[in-house]
Amino acid sequence: MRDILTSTPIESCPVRQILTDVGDKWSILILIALSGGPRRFSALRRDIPDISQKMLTQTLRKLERDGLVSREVTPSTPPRVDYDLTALGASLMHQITPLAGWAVRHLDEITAARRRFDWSSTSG
Amino acid sequence: MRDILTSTPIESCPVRQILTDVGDKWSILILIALSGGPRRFSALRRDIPDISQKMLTQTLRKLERDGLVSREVTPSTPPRVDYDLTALGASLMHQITPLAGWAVRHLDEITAARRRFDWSSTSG
DNA sequence: GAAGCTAGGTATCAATTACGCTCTTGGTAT
DNA sequence: ATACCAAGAGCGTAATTGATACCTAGCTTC
Repeated sequence: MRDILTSTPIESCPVRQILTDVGDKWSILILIALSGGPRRFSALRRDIPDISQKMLTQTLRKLERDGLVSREVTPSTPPRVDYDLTALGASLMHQITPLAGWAVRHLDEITAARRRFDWSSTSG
Repeated sequence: MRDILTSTPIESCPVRQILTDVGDKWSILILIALSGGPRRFSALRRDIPDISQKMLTQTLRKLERDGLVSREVTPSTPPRVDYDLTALGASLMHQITPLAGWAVRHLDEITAARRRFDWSSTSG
């Protein structure tokens, strides 16, 4: 595993690429929403109430560019745009799911560690 | 899976928390480096040549705060600081490893998708 | 005894991204 | 008039990262 560090230039470390890519504020939330099946733009806004219109558009574009999400426009009035996971996106989500399980199981530990750390820096 | 979106406030989605946490520029590189065993500060700098001293310190502090990395100071002269994965950090890396495998297998596809996307926006 | 080395870290400043808010577009239906 | 649906533009702020200089404590060297 560590040979990733020396054998490849830092920039192209594959794990880092996908983690920084999907590690922004909204990407996984969108991918999770789409795991339930194809959704329209406005449905995604309802699924993720805190996201702004701009960030939803922007993040969807990025995921589309990466080939993780497909975008199908129906030029009706009002316009209709359906988003869905591609096969690649679905296969990524199969990797994310166990990670999500780990996160759910261990988030308490991380939170506790943070409290310990913050407490001992303040008063110790 | 999608019930994460509605059942929990956005802020506390566990998957998002760890992905945004570990999704910054340097965290995984450090975690990968430490999977090879405990390392001193200066050894980590050599492992990850592009990282600045500031970012290495800063990221290590964050990982320590999260309970993923341990930090042991030997107050000699010159001082000596050893970093290592905690049990929690090691268990996280067991989840990251399969994701890393996926990344290695599919990065070409993502790169190709990006090229297609960029090409069709330019000339199509 | 002043200068410089070491390993780890801090402080400061600048540049770059990321993100959010608000306004605009364009046909249609209420 | 007003709202809908998807999206783009412009502007401002917050967060992230990088460059540089400085600090600590003992040790060597001139």
